[in-house]
Amino acid sequence: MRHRARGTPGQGAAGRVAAGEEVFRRYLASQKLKMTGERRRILAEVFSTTEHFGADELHLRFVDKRIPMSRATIYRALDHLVKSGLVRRVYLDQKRAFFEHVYGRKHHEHMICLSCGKVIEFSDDPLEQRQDKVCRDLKFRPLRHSLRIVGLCQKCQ
Amino acid sequence: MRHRARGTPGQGAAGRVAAGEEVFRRYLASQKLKMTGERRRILAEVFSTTEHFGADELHLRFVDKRIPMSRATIYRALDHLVKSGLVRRVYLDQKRAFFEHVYGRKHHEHMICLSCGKVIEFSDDPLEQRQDKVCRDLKFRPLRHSLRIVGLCQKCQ
DNA sequence: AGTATCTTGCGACTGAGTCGCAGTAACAAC
DNA sequence: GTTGTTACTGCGACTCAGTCGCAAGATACT
Repeated sequence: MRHRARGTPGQGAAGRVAAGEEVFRRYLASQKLKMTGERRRILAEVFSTTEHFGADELHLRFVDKRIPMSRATIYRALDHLVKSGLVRRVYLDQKRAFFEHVYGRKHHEHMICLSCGKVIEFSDDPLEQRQDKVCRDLKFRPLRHSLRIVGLCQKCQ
Repeated sequence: MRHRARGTPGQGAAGRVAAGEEVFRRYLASQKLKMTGERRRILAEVFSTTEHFGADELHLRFVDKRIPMSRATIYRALDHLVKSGLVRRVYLDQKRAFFEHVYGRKHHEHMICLSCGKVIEFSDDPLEQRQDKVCRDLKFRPLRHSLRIVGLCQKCQ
């Protein structure tokens, strides 16, 4: 069982952004879409943090920096980032979608503390393997999955 | 690995409703809430099917039967049913909440076919045990969890 | 029956996310 | 670099699930 804390990337933020931009550019080209200043700025902002964030939260970061950016553009760019595989949409609560960048990070699941809201990420190979077995048994071809465990973290128990 | 198809309850619908009503009544009393005609009718309707349903869908069933029932009442009753443990709120897609009654049924997870929308329920003890182990290792006390596997069912592959 | 308390229905509201449109920017071809 | 095509942005209006406040009505306790 492996548990990697947030904020320990294998490379610096600048490197991640540059590599991510290249991947994004390839995705855009493959879809006959264009790389624009807005998309570049959104990508950089998304890769500048390792925390989960909501769409409006991301929008606010631009507002705070006095960088003009409409909500619609944020939503549209996030859709593309998800489709490109750079970003994952996760449902931590039922109110709204959260996003996290995924590029160069191992797949992981989430534990969410009911009391303090803390989100713990974890990954576990035996768990994944067991899921695959269940899918094989039911002849289901899994494309993606998400496991959400809600409970109490060590501090809040 | 166990896979139980929908629609094979251990007892008839009438028995399930009666037993469920008793549980619900106890929950209501414990919360100083009242058993009303609306709540009884909603409970009966919820237990009349083993399929997943949305709140508005449930509301429509009453409208169709010319039984007066407001949307607000449906939402409020569903909240209570969930708190009483009789009903589970599940997030099959990201648009809205679905509900399924849980009383007398084994805990299960969902596979969702991207192509035809079919929902397959399954349960697997080794999977549950492995989740528990991961929680123990991280000192997290799990209260509930949900695993959603999205992919293609046998027919759609 | 009387009364305190909870419930209902209504309609207005919220908040995340979407959409159509008119003007603007990216990019490929010359 | 100019041009033409196509995609993009911002705006504001819209949608849709879900929530809320309130006045009138139902429940349950004594």
